[in-house]
Amino acid sequence: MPRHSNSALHPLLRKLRQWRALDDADAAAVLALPHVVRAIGAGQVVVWDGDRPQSCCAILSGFAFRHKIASGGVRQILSVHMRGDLVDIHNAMLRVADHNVQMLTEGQIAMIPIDAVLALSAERPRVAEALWYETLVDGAIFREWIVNVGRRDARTRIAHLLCELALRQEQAGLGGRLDYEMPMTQEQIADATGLTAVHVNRMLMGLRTDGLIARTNRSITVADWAQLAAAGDFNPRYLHIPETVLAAPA
Amino acid sequence: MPRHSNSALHPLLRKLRQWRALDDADAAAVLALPHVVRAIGAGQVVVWDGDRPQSCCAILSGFAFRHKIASGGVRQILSVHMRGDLVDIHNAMLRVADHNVQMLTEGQIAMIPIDAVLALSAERPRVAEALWYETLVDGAIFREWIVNVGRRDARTRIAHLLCELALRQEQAGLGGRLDYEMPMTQEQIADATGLTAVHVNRMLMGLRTDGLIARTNRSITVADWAQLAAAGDFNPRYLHIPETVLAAPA
DNA sequence: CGCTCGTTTGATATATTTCAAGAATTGTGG
DNA sequence: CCACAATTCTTGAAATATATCAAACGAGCG
Repeated sequence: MPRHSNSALHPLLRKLRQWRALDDADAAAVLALPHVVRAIGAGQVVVWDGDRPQSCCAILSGFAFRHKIASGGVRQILSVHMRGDLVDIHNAMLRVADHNVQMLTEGQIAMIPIDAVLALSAERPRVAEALWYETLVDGAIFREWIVNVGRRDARTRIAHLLCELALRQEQAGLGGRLDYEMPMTQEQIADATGLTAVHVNRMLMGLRTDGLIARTNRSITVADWAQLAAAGDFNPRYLHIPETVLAAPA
Repeated sequence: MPRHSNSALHPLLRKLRQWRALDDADAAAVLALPHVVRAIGAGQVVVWDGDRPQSCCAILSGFAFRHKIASGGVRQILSVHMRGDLVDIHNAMLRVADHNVQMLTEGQIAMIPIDAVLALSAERPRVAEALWYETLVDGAIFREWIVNVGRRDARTRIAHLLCELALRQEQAGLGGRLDYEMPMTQEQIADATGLTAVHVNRMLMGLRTDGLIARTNRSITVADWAQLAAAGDFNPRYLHIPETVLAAPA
């Protein structure tokens, strides 16, 4: 049993190890990162656009999202995050935050001083690569979202989002892709897909009446994965999930 | 005069030094990276979606763009790149390319083996940070594009794109923000903004008749920067250009 | 000089938004 | 545990920004 087995940072380590093989010393160093665990309520803002955060934060439980406000006060959601995601390293590394980070649900986050992350990266190239990889996958997801919002119709955008959340929750060990927690309201789905809440509602009902999904409370049940993926023009390659992780059963 | 003063990689070094201070040894190591310079024609594809590139490439001259093809064959342009940009490190690091990279104009690119980049990063933490920073700014630009395509109307999207290209060319030392090369056709602008070429044409004429820009051949002259920035809901903070660089005259 | 590619213009179609209001859930304090 | 408030979801009708289709015009190029 390694030292730090009681560290709160296991979810982060789990994710980093999916990106790059880390030896025991690397893993121990990740777990030994200084951090403060914060319990935080739904809707709470973690970082404001324009802040100069000194820490980045790993999500331990619950869901968060990033968003920006455009002129007229309209909101665009940029990404959704869950257990193991290192959600604010961008803002911390770039000194001045260029977007907001907010909790979608209540949850726990670990605040890690950015200096400690940089020191660890300088010392341990494998960890640096894993961290870099994490932010590169982040970028890959942003690219796919540009396509989603720019070139797909409403129904396709929504189906695509549902597929992404399914696979990422599966990757994070939060359940199977066919039945998972959906922490977003229809208005939030609208802000993530560049639509209005009213139109999201109609499209979601369409997916339901067509028998692709069932929605109960705050969860999604996928009736036919292949059909939903087709409806969402969804090809999971952009998530860069290793074959071994993707293939593993829930 | 440092060694490698005749290296082709000066544009890359220039950019990295804008992100992080590098000492002479770091700089020399960057310039000493193994590379092959390729002259490449307009429209040529550098990397195909699905490839497993072994190299990343720094743009030495000319313009490139990244794009994805969605179902139905529609194209979404993800970003535009110019001198000094390290354009394909994402695809190389992530092993399998998740988007295409193609030349917008003819130009020269330096192909650098990804292994050499990783070795350099492991050896020189400051260089690693600069490279990471470069990819993080890349991500910041993607985020802004999600907002642009998701939550702004046609005229605003186009004005925003024009502002971004102006400032980035200024940053790259390619001219002033008020008069710069515009390497994109209206159809390409459409694919970058999630619109149709016809509509881009109408909006562009609107910006012209309103006296915000003038367009001659393949260049843009900005009549009133403040007005164009306002029309484009443009706040340059997301580019993370250091004050000293942004403030400097063209 | 003729061809190709890019731009411009017009008329019509349509996906999505907007506005409005009622129904269903969820949350909350007593 | 209930009653009330506040979200969230649902539905309908009308408005509009943008897409689509089609054709002419202009410019660069071999």
